Amino acid sequence: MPPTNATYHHGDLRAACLSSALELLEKGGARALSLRAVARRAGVSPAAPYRHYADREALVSAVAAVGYRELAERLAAAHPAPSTPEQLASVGVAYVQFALEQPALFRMMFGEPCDRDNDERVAATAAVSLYLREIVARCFPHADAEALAPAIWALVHGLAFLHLDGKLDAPTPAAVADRVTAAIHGLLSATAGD
Amino acid sequence: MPPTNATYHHGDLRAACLSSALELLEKGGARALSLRAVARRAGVSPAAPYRHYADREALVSAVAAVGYRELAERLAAAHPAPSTPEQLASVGVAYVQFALEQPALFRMMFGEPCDRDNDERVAATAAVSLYLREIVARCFPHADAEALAPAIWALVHGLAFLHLDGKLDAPTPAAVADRVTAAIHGLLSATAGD
DNA sequence: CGCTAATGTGAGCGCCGCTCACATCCTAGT
DNA sequence: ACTAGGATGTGAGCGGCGCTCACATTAGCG
Repeated sequence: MPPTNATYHHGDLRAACLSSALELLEKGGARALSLRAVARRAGVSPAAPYRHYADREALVSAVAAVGYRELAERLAAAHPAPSTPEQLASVGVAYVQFALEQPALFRMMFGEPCDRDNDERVAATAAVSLYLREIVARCFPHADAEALAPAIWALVHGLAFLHLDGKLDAPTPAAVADRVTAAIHGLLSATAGD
Repeated sequence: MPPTNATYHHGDLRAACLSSALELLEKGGARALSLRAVARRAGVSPAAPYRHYADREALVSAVAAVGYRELAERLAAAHPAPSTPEQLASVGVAYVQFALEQPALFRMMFGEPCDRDNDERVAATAAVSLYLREIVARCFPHADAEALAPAIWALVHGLAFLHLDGKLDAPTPAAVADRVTAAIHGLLSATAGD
């Protein structure tokens, strides 16, 4: 752990900003994530974070990257190496659950137009994408993974967002899970018979 | 047209704010949509818009409602009364095209957490939802429209967002359309055989 | 030990959301 | 026709924000 002594220099302000940002985001939504608030929370002057993040968007990208890592962990936790449609569906459910449990983070990962392509962020996105394609290829060796993987991602992603926005009535998390499972199975049985 | 005379009173500031907001949104993205900028563009003092919109979010909701109406028109224009999977797919393509052509507006419609449920906005959402369900029921009389419609919406919605965020490589609009069509057909043939 | 680059400070600019007291105008009721 | 009152726009102002810059402090390296 970096020394949090009360020296002039903070020790590891970069990491402190990142964790403060995550806390602020969870507590108050995207609008509460300001560089000034982060600085305040880290006990540092308003200009200090600019030594570590070029601007607000850079911080947001870093936060999003953390979100991608967390999402990847969640998916892996749902099933380490899915190889059947049922297992793949459980991964899809985990995706939607992640979105519902961390709405602000999920929105930050996808909601804002990523103008400047932060390297870290691009890499994280690519990782998720490849991971998905790999799973699909394993679950449906006879299908065109190149085409099927994006479709499944889109289906799950859309379910996540629509539930997040309250466009789909989801009385309980279990109902959400059922809907996700049903939708995935529907799509999959089609391509499997292809 | 309301008289745009140079009187003390504007005439129809409410509508002027709304159209200014749409212009600002198209030109500079969500971040450029500020009540002050809207007031400036309407040639009015910064506090004037507050007579017509309680706060920024109220304006955003009004903008989103306009977006929903435009989207509904686009879907209807794609096919007035789709009754086959192909026709439904063309509606899905129109949905994604709308998102790609008006990214900022689309994000405004879905991207921000709708805390207070603006009536206008809720109604517009419900309209889209019902419209979709109706179409699905007509295209697939033997399927469970209650379950299928959300799945299709989610699939198309997810494709729209992922393309918007550049998560899916979409070299040309035609490629996007192909992907959307293929994905919808896949999902549909599954439920049709059900 | 001293020099340099890295890091944090304080002040400040312009923009924003929002509020309030006040000015102006429209209109309905007499 | 006249006036009271509600609706609408103004101007000033508060606090917060992103961002920049000159300056202070420090750590680490020769």
